[in-house]
Amino acid sequence: MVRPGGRSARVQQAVHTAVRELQAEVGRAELTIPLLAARAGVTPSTIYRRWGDLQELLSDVAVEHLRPDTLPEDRGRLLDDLQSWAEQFMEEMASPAGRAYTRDALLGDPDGDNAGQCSDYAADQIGTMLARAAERGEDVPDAETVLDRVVAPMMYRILFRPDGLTPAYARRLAQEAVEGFGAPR
Amino acid sequence: MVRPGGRSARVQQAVHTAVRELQAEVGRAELTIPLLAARAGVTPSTIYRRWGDLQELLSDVAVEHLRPDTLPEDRGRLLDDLQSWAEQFMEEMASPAGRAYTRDALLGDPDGDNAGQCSDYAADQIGTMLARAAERGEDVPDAETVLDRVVAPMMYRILFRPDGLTPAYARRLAQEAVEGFGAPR
DNA sequence: AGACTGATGCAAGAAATTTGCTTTAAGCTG
DNA sequence: CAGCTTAAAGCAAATTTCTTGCATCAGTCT
Repeated sequence: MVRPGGRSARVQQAVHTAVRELQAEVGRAELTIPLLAARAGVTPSTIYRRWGDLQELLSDVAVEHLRPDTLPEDRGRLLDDLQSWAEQFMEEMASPAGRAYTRDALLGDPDGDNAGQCSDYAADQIGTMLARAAERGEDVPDAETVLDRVVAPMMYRILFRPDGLTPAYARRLAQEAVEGFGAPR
Repeated sequence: MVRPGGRSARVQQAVHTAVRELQAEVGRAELTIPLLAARAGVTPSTIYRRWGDLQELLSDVAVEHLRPDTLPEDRGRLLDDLQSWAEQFMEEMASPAGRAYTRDALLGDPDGDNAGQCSDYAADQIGTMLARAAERGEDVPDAETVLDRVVAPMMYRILFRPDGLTPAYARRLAQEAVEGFGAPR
């Protein structure tokens, strides 16, 4: 039986907090489970049993970091909303911290749940913008299309090709997703 | 000084071979550095010193696995080449083994060199197809565009959303990359 | 209130990782 | 080709991390 309340929840929170604090204090390379356990006031074996290993724990924490904390801005037109959102999204995800969280989230995630969660976050944000635009009467692509044309290219480059990520690139992707793009130049 | 020949090279090969063999025999979950060292006829400390940890070693081996072993087929028309290539690429990368290699390659790769290598493999394959098509006189997009429109969506879905990867999806992406796609439906 | 159950604490044992020192062998020099 | 130099490998001891069985604790249910 899952016991969301009570001691388990307190332990989970203490451990997550310890991860965040120690990540900031000593850096991720120095993180070890015994160290985290000491900070969290918990026995190492508790962490081993609940999370298995450091990667899975870091993955859980990373997903929390990657959860968007605000709704996308409403600028009155889908293109503007999406361009602005893409630019900000890219800036966050391409930063050293963003890359680290993304990698961690993917890393310790045997069944892909955490990665799926990240994608859902983006899909939700996009869905919000599309719904607004549809209400305004704009022609809108579907969310999957925006994922393919905007999010996927950015994430691919962040993960596989560290260079060439400019705000202009994000804006171009957003524009192509909204307006379509023609035959090859 | 780098010493590509001689003992270092033999050790590297022995270790890589041991990784491949043991990965097949006992599965990745059971892989440990002492185990690999024993199989490779090498001291554990050698592996620790050269690779640092298991992830970096697996990352190196994964990149080898991901290197394409054949040139893309020539079907006489870019669209056909690209569709067929995308379909096969997706099948390989979305398979359990392909996913595992991709994750490993990203995982133990602090500076992104290995991930960049993977992307270069795809870019080379695409470049070959585009060059052929250009020679035939076809209008061709550039390789970056194909990466954005074909490879990135596939890899994003493989990493972040395990479902919905069908051959038809790969073909559609290839088609849209070549023929462009219009305004939102 | 009391029984039940899953999670945590504790501690001992096993396994892995680190590290200082020695030895080996590839590449260079004369 | 013999001798020198040096990066890399071997070895072993010390350290740290990980695993595991058992006892205890604290929610949850009746």
